[in-house]
Amino acid sequence: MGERPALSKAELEVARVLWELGEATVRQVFEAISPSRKIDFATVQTYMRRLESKGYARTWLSGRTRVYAPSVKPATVIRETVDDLVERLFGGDTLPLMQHLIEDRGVSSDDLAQLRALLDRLEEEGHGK
Amino acid sequence: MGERPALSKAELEVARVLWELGEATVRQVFEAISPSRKIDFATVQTYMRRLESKGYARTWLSGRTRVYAPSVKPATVIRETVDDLVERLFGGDTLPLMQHLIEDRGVSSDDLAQLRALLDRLEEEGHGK
DNA sequence: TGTGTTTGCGTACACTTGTACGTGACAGCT
DNA sequence: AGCTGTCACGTACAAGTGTACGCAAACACA
Repeated sequence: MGERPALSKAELEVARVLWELGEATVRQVFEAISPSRKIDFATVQTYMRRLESKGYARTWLSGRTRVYAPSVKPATVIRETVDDLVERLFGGDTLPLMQHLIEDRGVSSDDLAQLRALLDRLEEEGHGK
Repeated sequence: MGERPALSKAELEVARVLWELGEATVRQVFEAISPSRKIDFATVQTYMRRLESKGYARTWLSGRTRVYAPSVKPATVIRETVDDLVERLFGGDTLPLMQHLIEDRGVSSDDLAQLRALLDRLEEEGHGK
């Protein structure tokens, strides 16, 4: 099954951009990242090669340019990553993390509304599980 | 001014236990961890030495046994760690993370209530910020 | 007092990660 | 045809990480 090696922090960042773009060349990812972060083109290239070798992306040559596309859904990676963090940092308990998110980082009123809606939905559709 | 090097995953786990115990010897931490995780005493010892050298713990000898205590508050480390993750994995947007936590991991009805309370409180005490 | 047990401490070591350079091939402009 | 910039790809390499061994000192108790 999913026995991919985990992604490192830097690789995660690249993966996120790749999900966003859906399909991209190194340059496209590089340009999406570089405004906010000083990083070399070749470094991004390495990260993307690693994404592929770890099984998180497919890739092919289009002409003489290599194109990458994610081969694992964000939700999956997010689950694996966050679960691991929650485990180690909170002993498996998610509530403190949510508290931190809600209290220590500003939640916009928009977000508040969204959250409420989410909770309502959850509560409704069966206390089951 | 906290320019400590970040903690690695394994170190985070040890740090969490140390926060829980408040003050502990290697053995105590080892015993708190080992039921759930196959790990060597010496390994835990190394992690704790690293916690200290990275500036996350103070330590002293009590008799011939070394005692460790956290020197950075959990909230601080949590903030730094989670912020970094949110940045890389969600481009800084917290809402998707909360959605994941609420939807993809079971939230107990207890937790639901707690969350609601939290939201209420937030909404009340000034939309400010 | 001899013997196994626990600890501190130094050391080790392969693997991962962050970060990048160099080279040779191709592409497009002049 | 020649230069200039861009890629893919191989390679590099120090620092960080996970995991532990080995030894000597101190203990516990038979």
